[in-house]
Order: sequence, then structure tokens, then C-alpha cells
Amino acid sequence: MPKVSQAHLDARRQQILDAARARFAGHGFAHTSMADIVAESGLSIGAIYRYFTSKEEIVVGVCEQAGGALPQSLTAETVSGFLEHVRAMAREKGHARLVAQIYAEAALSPSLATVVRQQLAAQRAAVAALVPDHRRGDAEQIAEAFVALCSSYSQQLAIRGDVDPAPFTAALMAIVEGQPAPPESRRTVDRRRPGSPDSP
Amino acid sequence: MPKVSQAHLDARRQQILDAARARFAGHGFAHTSMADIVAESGLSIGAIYRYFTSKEEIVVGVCEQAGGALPQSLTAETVSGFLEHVRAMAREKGHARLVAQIYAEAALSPSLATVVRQQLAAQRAAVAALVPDHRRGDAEQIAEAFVALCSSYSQQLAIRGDVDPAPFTAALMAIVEGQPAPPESRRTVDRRRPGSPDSP
DNA sequence: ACAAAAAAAGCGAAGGGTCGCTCTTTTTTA
DNA sequence: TAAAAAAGAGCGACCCTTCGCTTTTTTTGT
Repeated sequence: MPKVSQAHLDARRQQILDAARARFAGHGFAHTSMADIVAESGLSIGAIYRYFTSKEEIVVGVCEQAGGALPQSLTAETVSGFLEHVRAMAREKGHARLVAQIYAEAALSPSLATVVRQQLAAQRAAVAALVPDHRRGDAEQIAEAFVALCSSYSQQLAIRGDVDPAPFTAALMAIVEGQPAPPESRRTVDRRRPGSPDSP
Repeated sequence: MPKVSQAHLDARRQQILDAARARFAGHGFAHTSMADIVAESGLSIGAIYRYFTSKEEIVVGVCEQAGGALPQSLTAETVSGFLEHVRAMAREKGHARLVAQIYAEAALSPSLATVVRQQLAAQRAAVAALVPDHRRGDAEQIAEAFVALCSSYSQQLAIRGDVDPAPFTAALMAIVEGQPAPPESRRTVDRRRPGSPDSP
């Protein structure tokens, strides 16, 4: 039986997902045709339908791999660094636009909503575990708002092109600390004016 | 020259926009066909194309009318009431899902992005005017995070069906006040468990 | 007043195109 | 050489838009 290695099969599947993600981020799910994915991936329609039974299944596959990173602690430095990372992913990979597409589709498709809800719940749990001791009692509420505001920064990047992360860092710390961050840590916030604020 | 009253023309145009908004909120822009809008509006295709030159133009028209309300002051009571209003609009009109569609499309279409950016800028300006005196210096940063977190609550409603607004009220007040809201005002936050949290 | 005319408003069948997917054929691999 | 893998032409369905026709409304002529 002539079967190619499992690693090769996995690589091909990933090749399709990578191509699809790139096009989805640039043109959305509906405005990306199978022919587009064929062109981007360098494979054929026949090959793609060997790995996915439908376009919808490709969309789900991309969504499952689109879960974002998180800061590893909730200090002004790490939070600011995390937002810069989100900003870089938006610039380089169009990741913010992709996330906007995913949220919109998840609002319509119950199966996609399940995927996204689980990712959000995992993010909230991870953040909740990081809240400082003196606010441990409100950890879940804090995590809810924290994760929401992070994804909102991504949304703003998607719509406005580039947005200064400083107000978001300050707000995230206010949510976590329950009071203004101490002056010395606020000074670490990057206040440089972004390249082209408010333009796409 | 036989021309019907301008009021009648406006009413017809609005009739089309109302029908389109309802379908867009339920099924997204791409999954809503002209035939759907015809069925929902009770008009004919020919009539619709008398008022709009393309489907895209209907989408823009709906987006222009989708600008959300804002709280009239930044107290825990008014902010909480505002979030309840957002929540009610999501339940009754699917408004949160519509907004998710708009943001996704704005991330792809420069013309739509312009419309949405102007609405966001107007909202930030309105909120900035409401920040209390002792934080007037950070009004713009506060408004940026405030508006973002409000729209993020809408996004969460779109994806998760219903979400307790309490964590968002607390976070919004933390952003505005720069410290935890005083106990008595926090007690006004509606802490009832929403009907079905985390399920669509 | 009334009717004929003119023009806007409304209608819907059909055109032209795109798209997702299938199926047969060809190529590759063990 | 036999079966898996890849290829891609073609099918059927759908969808946006156009265009000629009908209906409705206002104006005009008598």
C-alpha cells in the first residue's frame, strides 16, 4: 500500500490552513473562494478536498489555530509587551483582521461559537490565575474584563489600522490593580505616537 | 411631473434598510441575498434597486444607522444602565451580532472603515467630555479604553449569547475612577445570574 | 370637473457570472 | 504494480443586477 508518511499528510493539511488563513485575513471568509486557496497554497482543488470535506471545515480549522497568546504576568511591563505583540501580529500577519472575521462568523454559526467560547474561557482562566493576591476575590470578574479589553484592542487595530496601546495598558492595569498604576511603572508605557494612528 | 412626496420616498428607503438590518443581524452580509431583503421588506427587487444602486450601498446605509447610544454620565448607575441597554438591544434586535458583522466588514473595506472610524471617534469624544475633573488630564486615554470595552461587551454578547454586565461595569468604573468604585455604588451593580451565561 | 397624457414608481423574469463541490483521469509512492 | 494522492475540467446551484413592462400618481388640456 503506497501511503505517504503521516508527517507529510500533516504538513499538507497545515499548508492548506496557512494558505486559507492568509486569504481569510486579507479578504474575509465569504470573499475568499476555493480558487483563492488553491492559488495561495499551490495545491489543486482535488487535493484540498482530500483533507477537508468543505470550505466550512477549513474555516473551523483556521479558527481552532487562531487562539491568541497571553501575558505571563500582570505587571505594567508584561502587559505592555503583550499589547505590542498583538500590535505586531496585526501589522505582519493581519491577525487582528482575521480575529474580526472569526468573531463575526462565530456570532452566526453555533459550531464556530463553541470553538471561540472555549478559547475565551481558557484565556479568562489563565488570566484569573495571574491576578495578584490582594484582588484574588475578584479574579474572575477581573479576568472577564481583562480578556475582553485585550480582544477589543485587536478589534480597534483591525478597524483603525494602528492604535496607540498606551491607553489600553493603563486601563488593563487599572482593572487589575483597582487603582492607578504607580508612577514609575506608568512611565514604562510606550507613549511614542504610532506610525499612522486612525488610518487603515 | 408626477412625483410622490419626499416623506414617502424616505419611508420606502427606511423600509429597505430596516429589512436589510434584520437579515444582516441574523445571517451576516454575505449570507443575506437580495431575495432575502425582498422577502423581508415586502417590496420587489426592482423597487429596491431604485433606492440603492447595489447591495454594498445597502450595507453602508445600515452601518451608518448602527451607531450605538452612550451613557450620559460616568457614574456606576448610569454606566450599569447603559450596559443593560446594550444587553437588551442584543437580545431583542440581535444588535450585537450586527455590530460584529460591521466590524468584520470594516476591517476589509476602506469605505466602511471610514464610516466606523468616524462613529468611534465621535463616541470617544462624547465620553471624554464626561470624565470627572480629577482625571481630566487623561480624558482621551480614558475615553479610548472606555469605548473599546463597551464595544467589547457587545462582542461578547454576540458570541456567548448573554454575559453578566457586572464585571464590565466594575472595569469601566475602574478605568474612569482610576480606583475601585466605592462600596455603596458597587452594590447597585446587578449581580443576578444572567439567563444562560456562556451559551448562545 | 374630467379624462387623457406623461412620468415616476414598482415589478419580476432572465442574463451573465461566480462559486463550491464532484468525479474521472493522471501521477506518485511504497 | 497496485493503491493512495494529486490534479483540474465540468456541473449544478445561487446570486447580483439589468431591463422591459405594468401600475400608480400627478399634471395638463379642454
